Amino acid sequence: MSDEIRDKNGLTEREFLAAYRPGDYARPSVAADLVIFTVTDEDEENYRKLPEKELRVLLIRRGGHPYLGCWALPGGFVRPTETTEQAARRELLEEAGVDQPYLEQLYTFSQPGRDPRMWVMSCSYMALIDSSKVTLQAGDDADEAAWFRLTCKKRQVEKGRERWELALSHGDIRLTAALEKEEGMTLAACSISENEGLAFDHARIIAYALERLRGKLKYTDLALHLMPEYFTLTQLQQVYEVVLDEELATAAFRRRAASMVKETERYTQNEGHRPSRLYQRNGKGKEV
Amino acid sequence: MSDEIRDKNGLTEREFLAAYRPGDYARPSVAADLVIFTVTDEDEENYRKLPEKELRVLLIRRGGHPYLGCWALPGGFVRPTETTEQAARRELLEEAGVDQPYLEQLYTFSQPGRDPRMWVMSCSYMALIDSSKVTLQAGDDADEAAWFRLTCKKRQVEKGRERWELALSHGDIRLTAALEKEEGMTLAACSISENEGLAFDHARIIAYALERLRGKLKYTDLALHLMPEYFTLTQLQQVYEVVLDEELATAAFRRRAASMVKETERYTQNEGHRPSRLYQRNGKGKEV
DNA sequence: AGAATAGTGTCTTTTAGACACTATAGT
DNA sequence: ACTATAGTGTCTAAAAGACACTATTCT
Repeated sequence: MSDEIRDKNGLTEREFLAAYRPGDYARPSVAADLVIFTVTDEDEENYRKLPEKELRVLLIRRGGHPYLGCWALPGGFVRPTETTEQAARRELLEEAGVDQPYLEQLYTFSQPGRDPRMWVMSCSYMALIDSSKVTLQAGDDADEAAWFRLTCKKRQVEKGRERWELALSHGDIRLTAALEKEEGMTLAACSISENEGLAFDHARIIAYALERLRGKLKYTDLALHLMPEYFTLTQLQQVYEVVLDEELATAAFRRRAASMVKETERYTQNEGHRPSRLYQRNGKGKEV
Repeated sequence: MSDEIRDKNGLTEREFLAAYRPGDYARPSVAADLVIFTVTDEDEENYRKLPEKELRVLLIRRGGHPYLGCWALPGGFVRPTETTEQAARRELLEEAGVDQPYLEQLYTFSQPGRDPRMWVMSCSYMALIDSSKVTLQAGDDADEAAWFRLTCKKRQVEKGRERWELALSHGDIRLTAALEKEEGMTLAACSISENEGLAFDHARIIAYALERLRGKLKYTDLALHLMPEYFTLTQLQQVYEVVLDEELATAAFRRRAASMVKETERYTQNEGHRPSRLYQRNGKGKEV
C-alpha cells in the first residue's frame, strides 16, 4: 500500500528499509525484572489454630559485583526476538519453575546510574503465584534463592511528604529500606533514602509492586491468583488482610467475595473445628 | 562499604567496575511516546447554548519512511543521561510547548517488529493539559501537527473477546483502527486487526491511554488537570462525560466533585443565562 | 462440654441514583 | 415573560460497616 509512496529522496518504503542502517548512538540494555508474590502459611504451626499467613517475595543473592552479596529481584535481559513479557515469563520459569502465573507489567525504571556498570532500564513485572507452587521450587538452582517475608508501612506524613519503610526477612537475614515521596505520588517515583542489603533500586520496584497489588485488590479479583485451586473464604480473607496489612470485617468481606468465587460441594476436614466450604476461582473477573 | 568485599576473581567492586566492559549483544532503542490529551470546545459555536466538548489527542504527520504520511504520536529517543520521563517532558515541550503537564508513565510496548527499521521499544506516557494551552501551540513547528478528536467504543463481546473501534478525526482526515482483546485483559495487550492512517502500533497505545484515563477518572481527581485555572462544575462534568463517553447525573456528580475542587467567589458573566460559580483545583488529590 | 472456627441475620450508616423543584442573568 | 442553564432538596435503592447470634466438627 504505502509501497507506492516515495519520500523526499525518491525512495519507496521497501527501498528505504533495505537501505536503512541504524545510527550508532547509545542504546540501553533492557532487563525484565520480576516481583513474584505469594502468600504462604507461617512455618510455626500450632494446635488446631488457623496458621498465620504472610506475604512473600522471591529474591536471589548476587554472586558477583556489583552489589555482591546483596539480594536482587529475579530478572534478565530482553532479547531482540521477544517482548519484555516473554522475557519475564522465561525468567519466571527458570527462577521459580512457574509456567502459568498471573503476570502484569508494572513500570519501566530508567534512572541513569541505577546500574553502575552501564545503562540499563528495568521493565518490571508483578507475578502472582499460589502457595501450593512455592515449596518445591525454592533454591532449586545453583543461585541462592529465597522467599522473603515482606512488609511495607507508611510511617510519617509531614509537610506533604511520606516516608515508607520496607522490610524483607528470611530466617536471620533482614533487608530494609526507607523510601520518600510526595503525598499523592506513586511509589514508582519515590527516592530511596536508606537501603540495607537490596541490590540496585529494587527496593523501589518492590514497594511499587506492592502499592499496585494493594490498589488492585480493592477493585479486581486479582487475589484469586494467590489462591490454590480450592480454598475457603476465610483463607481468601486472610490473603486480603496480609496483603493490605489491615483487618477486614468478615460479613462484609463474604458479601463482596461471593461474586468472584464459585461455590463447590467440598469441605475442609479434620481441622479440629467446624468444616469450611471450599470455593474455586470464578474464571472471569476484571483484571484491568 | 561493599568495596571491602572481593568476588570470585578477587576483585573489589571498584576494581570490577573499572575493568567492566559491556558485552556486544543487541540492545533496543527506547523511545518515549506521548499521548497528550486535552478537552476543547467544538469549533461551531451556537447562540447562547453551551458549547459541546470533545476529547483530543495530538498527532504528528510523518514526513519520512516508514509509515510516510501516516500520523504518529509525538515522541523521541531516550538519551543515556536522562530518564524516560525526562525524555517525555522534553518532547512535550518541543512538540506542544507545554512545560508543567500532568505526566504519567503508561506501558512499555516491546513487540519485536513494531518498528520495521530496527528494534525499538516504546515507553509510553500520558499527558493531560488544559484547553487554554492548546490553541497557541498547534502547528508551531515545521512538522505537521494537529489535534485529533478521539472516540473509542467497545463494539462486540462474543465468546469472551471484545472488539474496540478507535477513531481519530481532524477536519477531513479520519484515522481508524479496530482492536481485539480478551475480556478482562487490558487494551495494552490487544491485537490490532485493522488500522488506517496511524503509524506503528500507535493505535494500541492511544487505546490503552484512554482506557487508563477512563479508569482513573473514577477514583482520582485526574480530570482537574484537563481544566483551566477557573472552571464551573458543569464544565468539569462535561469533561467527565466526554472522556467516559456517557452521561452523568448532575446532582450526584456535584456531590462527588465537591471534595476535589475549591470554591471561589467568581462567577461566569454574559452567558445569556444564570451565571455559574467558578471553582479551582484543590491541589492535593490522590493521583495513584 | 468446650474449643475453635464457619457462617448468617439484622441494624445502622454511607453512598449513589433519580428526579422534581427553585434560582437567576440576559434577551 | 421567556430561554437556558445553575444549583438544591428529597426520596429511594444499594452498598458498606458493625456486631450479635447461630452452627458444626473435633477433642
